Amino acid sequence: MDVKVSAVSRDTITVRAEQALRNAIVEGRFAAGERLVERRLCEALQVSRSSLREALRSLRSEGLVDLVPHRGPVVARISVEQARDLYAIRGALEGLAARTMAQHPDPQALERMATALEKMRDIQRGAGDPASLIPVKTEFYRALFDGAGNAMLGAMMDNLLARISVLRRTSFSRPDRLSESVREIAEIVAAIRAGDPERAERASRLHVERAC
Amino acid sequence: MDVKVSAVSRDTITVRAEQALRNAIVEGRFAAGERLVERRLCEALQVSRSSLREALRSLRSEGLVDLVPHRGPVVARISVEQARDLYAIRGALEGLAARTMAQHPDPQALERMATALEKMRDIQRGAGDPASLIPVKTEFYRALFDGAGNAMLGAMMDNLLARISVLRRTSFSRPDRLSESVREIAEIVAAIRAGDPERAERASRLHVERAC
DNA sequence: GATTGACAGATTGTCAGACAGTCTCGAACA
DNA sequence: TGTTCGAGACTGTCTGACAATCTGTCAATC
Repeated sequence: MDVKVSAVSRDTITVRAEQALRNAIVEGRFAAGERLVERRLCEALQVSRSSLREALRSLRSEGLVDLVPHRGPVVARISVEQARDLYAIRGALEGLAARTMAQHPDPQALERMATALEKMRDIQRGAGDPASLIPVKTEFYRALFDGAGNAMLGAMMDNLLARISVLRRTSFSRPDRLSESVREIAEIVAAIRAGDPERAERASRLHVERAC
Repeated sequence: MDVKVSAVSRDTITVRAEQALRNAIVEGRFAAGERLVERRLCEALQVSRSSLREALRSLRSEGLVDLVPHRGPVVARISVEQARDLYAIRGALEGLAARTMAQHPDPQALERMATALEKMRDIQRGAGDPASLIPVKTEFYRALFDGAGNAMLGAMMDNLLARISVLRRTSFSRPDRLSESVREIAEIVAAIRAGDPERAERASRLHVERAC
């Protein structure tokens, strides 16, 4: 069990444990469905059971772990139906973000999106580090939600993406998605730049639908 | 196999504390911004501090309480911007639900919605108990999300509505909204019945926008 | 052989008590 | 008026404990 809380930080121990666990799950250091025995986690994270259990409660509300009564915490596994649901929601929220941003395009956020898009293109044509794809995508979405200026939406999206990242490890993804994906994302950026909310929303939804 | 466990709640104490607190907040027994001193809550709920704190963590993730470090839990207060954000999200999700349901209208859920609508009409023309308006509305939304068949969406919506109910107590609502509201809801039902996703989504969004 | 029952071991649910760290608020002070 | 400084009030965290519950195993039973 290979998780550690970061050394120095002003956050409370519980919060750090929470972050460490979240990262571990999102990065796939635990398999979906894996049991998380409290005492073992306590040792790994060097925190008391009280703090650990508080952290687990938070993660449960985020949908990253299941807390089965009298059986303990388990890394959440997502059924096919739930995956479908998840993507439908993501489509709606991402569409909302794109639409909102298109109404008042923020040049700075737009710039960040364009940069991210360029990097994706590089990777697609083999000019960039393929491992950096995920951070680049993350940056793209973050810019989108910053541009939409809806903090709550951003938080919800972070959560959805965390769950999807767990899901993604379970399922397979077609490798040839990238070029399509880049095209779709380019369309989103173009629509926002053009200040066309309808088009931005449509492009965004289409992108999520295809990604699903 | 349709068997039930005993009527006695099998929920853990923590979960029950969580539910009790959630209800108290949603029903307005605590004011937004009110401090929730742990020891006092422990006495009120008859649970230990450990259990209480776990419950509070859950509610934090739901956005119902703020956990200010070294200051303690506070009933979440929602700023004007957050309220705007909240309604935007709600519009998108409710639109999604209406659209989804319109694609495959489930007669049973549709029936429930129609019944709820009728009750609202009664109340509007003074024939029903005005206090029952909120449960009726709740039933309407629940039917909508059941009909959409997206459990995750339903859970998110429950959460949004909980937060909105806190918000509503803070702000004022125009009393003459009801008749408009009924008209808008009727349009949603009609669109779903007609199996027209686009129209259902539009109607739904419009309704949320106006409610805001 | 499949099913049932019972038991031991492993884990969770919950509590009480303790103590240091941090925040708040008013009094004393410049 | 503005600042400093304590005293109290709470929270953050840990430890230890014990009952309730779950799981896997193994023998008894049909």
